[in-house]
Amino acid sequence: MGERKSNPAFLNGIPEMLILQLLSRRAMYGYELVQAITAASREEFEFGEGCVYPILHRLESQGLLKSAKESVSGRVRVVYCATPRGKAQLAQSVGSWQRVVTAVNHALQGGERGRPGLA
Amino acid sequence: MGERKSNPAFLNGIPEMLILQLLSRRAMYGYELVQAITAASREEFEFGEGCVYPILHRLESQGLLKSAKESVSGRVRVVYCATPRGKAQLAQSVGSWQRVVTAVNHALQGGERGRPGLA
DNA sequence: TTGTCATGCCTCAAGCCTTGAGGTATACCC
DNA sequence: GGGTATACCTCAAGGCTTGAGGCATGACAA
Repeated sequence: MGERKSNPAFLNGIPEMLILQLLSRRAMYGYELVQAITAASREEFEFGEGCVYPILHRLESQGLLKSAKESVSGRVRVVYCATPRGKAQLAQSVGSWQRVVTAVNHALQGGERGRPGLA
Repeated sequence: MGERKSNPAFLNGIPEMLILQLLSRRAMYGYELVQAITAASREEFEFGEGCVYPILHRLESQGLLKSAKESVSGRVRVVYCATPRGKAQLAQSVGSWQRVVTAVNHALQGGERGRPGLA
């Protein structure tokens, strides 16, 4: 879809889902997540920190993530992992993602049956 | 992703792509499109007129659609169909959609290889 | 010592999109 | 006359990613 500066096509909600997915497997901190998402998507996605951090904060305030401070060589990291509710939410997101993919594929291929000549 | 009132997850840019797809096959008017999208997606999507009409106007002003007035039983309809540039744009959109689907599926399944222990 | 780079956290304005409700007008039927 | 379906349109609200920016530490070279 051309070069949209913001609100890029098809990416709405993807960061949140991938964050929940990665943090369901193991704990990570924000800066690490930013790069893990890039790696996990084979460089297709490159969500910046300005995208990731707000999502982490929101998900934690919703009880879908929990955090812990970790000191590594004098530096403080905030490590997040998914709560049971977070994993449940992930399952829901994946489900609705798959329904969207199915519906789009269907509309893109045949589509439009069931109403022979609406006009 | 819960019950978001606006900007629903995963739907960003989908209406535009489906509109281009349907209008690449045959000409339609706005009111008809609203229902054709619902049908083509097996009731998964139900984009309202407040979503469809602005997209039609924008795509026409971008030269991706062209319109013609049609009189049917005393009523005026504005019928749209895709221009060659519109079809090219559709091909692009479908391509980037498929890349997104591939990347998400990859990240959702295995993901995260290629960096064994970033921490 | 100074400079620079990577790490690590964070915030903010801008820009775009869908939603949902609302408004107008004609045609048809009872 | 009233109700419904058709057909067009507009608008505020809410939500999301982008891209840039700000802080602070540690390591490493010049």
